[in-house]
Amino acid sequence: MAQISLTFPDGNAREFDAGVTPAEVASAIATSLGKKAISATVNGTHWDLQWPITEDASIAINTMKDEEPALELIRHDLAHVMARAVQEIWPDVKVTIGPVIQNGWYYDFDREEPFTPEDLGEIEKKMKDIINRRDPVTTETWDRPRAIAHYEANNEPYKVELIDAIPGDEPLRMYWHGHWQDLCRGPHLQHTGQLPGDAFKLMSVAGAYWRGDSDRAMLQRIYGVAFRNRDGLKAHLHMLEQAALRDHRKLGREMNLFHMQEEAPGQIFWHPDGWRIYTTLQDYMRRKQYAGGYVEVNTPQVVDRKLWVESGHWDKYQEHMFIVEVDEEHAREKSINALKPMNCPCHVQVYNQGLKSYRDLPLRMAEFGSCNRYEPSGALHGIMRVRGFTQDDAHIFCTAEQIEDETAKFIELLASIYSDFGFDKFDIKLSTRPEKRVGTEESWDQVEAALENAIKKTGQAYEIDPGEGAFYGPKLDFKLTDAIGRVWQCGTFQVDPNLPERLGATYVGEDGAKHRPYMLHRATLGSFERFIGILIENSAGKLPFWLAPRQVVVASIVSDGDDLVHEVVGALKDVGVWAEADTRNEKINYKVREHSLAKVPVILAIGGREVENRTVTVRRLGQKQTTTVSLDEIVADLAIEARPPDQKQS
RNA sequence: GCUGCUGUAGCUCAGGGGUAGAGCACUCCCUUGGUAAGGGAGAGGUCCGGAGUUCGAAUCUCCGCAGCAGCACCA
Repeated sequence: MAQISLTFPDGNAREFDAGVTPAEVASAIATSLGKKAISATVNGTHWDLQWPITEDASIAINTMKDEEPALELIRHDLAHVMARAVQEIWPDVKVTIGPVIQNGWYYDFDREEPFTPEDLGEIEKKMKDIINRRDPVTTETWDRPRAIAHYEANNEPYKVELIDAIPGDEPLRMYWHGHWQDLCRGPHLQHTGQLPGDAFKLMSVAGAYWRGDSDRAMLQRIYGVAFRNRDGLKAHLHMLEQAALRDHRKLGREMNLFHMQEEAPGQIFWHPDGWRIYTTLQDYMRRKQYAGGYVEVNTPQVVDRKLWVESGHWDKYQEHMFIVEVDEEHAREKSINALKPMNCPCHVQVYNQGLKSYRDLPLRMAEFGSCNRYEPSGALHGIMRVRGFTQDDAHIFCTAEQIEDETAKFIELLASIYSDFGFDKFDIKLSTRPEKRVGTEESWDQVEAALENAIKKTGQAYEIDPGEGAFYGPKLDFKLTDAIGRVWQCGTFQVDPNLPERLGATYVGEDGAKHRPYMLHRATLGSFERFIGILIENSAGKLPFWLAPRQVVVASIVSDGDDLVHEVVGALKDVGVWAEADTRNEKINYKVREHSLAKVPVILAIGGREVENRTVTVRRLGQKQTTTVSLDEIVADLAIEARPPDQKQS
């Protein structure tokens, strides 16, 4: 038999018969390694212990100590074990697919009866049972007709469909966990006993469309999470609890920021404390945009259908628009309008008033544009995904030559804004020309190059997403990462020659002829509503002082302090700090607890000693120790602290 | 929009075919207390909406509405 040479991670090589399996290699090294082995990495590919190796290769034997392959195998094998458990309990359930996902796996089933939470417990028990059986995992390669015949005989139509979708030249691999069989690419563990029976949990069951297609059957998906050991699972569950504590819907209620109700689904009733965040944010954005060379406009909410037909929205976007029909008394027919879902067509109307010269470009037109979109009910989520919202929108009208410069300017503005909120790092995605597109290859070349050069000029990291651009132009997406590692797409930048064309925007060039401007759609925060939701979750409600809806509570310890409390509140208000008096008949312990839970960043306490010395005792949120300072000093300090980041120096 | 679950006091939740429950919050009284809950009393509900079953429905059934999770959607 031919010999092959396998090279180990330490650089040593050893000869084996061609066709040797990693299981045999591991056992040849040490019997104990043969037992501990879970998989191999062969030439960088994750390799089942049973797959033969036929050529010279590099090889590493993986054990549970190797985190990445271990988690992959645990989650993947658990998906199979779960499917097996389900079919052992309910033999008529049809299996489909069950991939590994972040932190765990899911498996989709076709079953008439819905799975209940109690069922999950039962499945989990059965899974532990299967793990305890230490069933061997074995594999075989089948030819197509045999596999299809097998699944047809077993009434598993989804598997047949999956086989049809696998490219013809790929071998079909079958895996057995004990007697239970599944079509699977692998790799897998040696036996079910290698699975950590105490480090997984079935989390939830939910509907999911077969092959992600909403026109096809709705299956039942069971989600599970798994780790290498019990501590990993515990840490994950703890993390989920922490994330739930940050939920902006919960904090919004607790902090009395806003509410929503049945009569206006997907729309927000802002309470005073929430609206203060909103207006502070909007004031800040207005200053940043003004400094960035933007002009601000405001355009109508209710606009006649005619404009939406011209812009193309009536055709493509109608199902997402709120349509308003008005029966005017003397009109021959009803007037049909729509609430604007976007601002761009209105901005072109402003642009089109009067003749524009090339000297007017670039024209950066901003609007805090109040938009309404009829989002599908299932998409609504707190204040993050709503039907009524306000974008920090702007459209830059410019020439082709100006695109690169305008892109770079925008990225710089965006970076400066994000860093003011503590998001120092963000990712840029450049989406390029899709299959179906309009415009010449040259213009795509030019515009894509302009965007890429602009990003390079700013030195920001980026990646390219080929084919994901709009049909008329490429775009940039900006994603920031929050305090607990979640990624949010907020900023966007899109090159559009199409809408100026449709709505007839022109400018007079140096040559005296009319030309078509480009339109750059751009937003930094996305929508104020969603961005506030992100800020709340990012900070767990403890917003930075300048954005905190309640900045200072001045609390009396004894009623003899009440007069000074009111004096301090007045002094703070005079310098622009939001201060409230708490002279209620309660003990200081009670007041401190209540305002701390309400996430008020600064509590100033005033008792007999403070009255005597005209001082206040300062307690900061999250700190136990207090300091006593003079009234003048604290007012001056907090006045500076309350300034928005763009007004810090000066 | 689809699948499943949920809807009881301002909030968090228990209950469950026969007059509606708790804790916190709220109001009043006592208490002037030094940094995360001082004591007492009181008020508060169309049990999401509608229809049905029943002598009787908050409870069971059906139809809506809204919320939650996931999927699909986010031109």
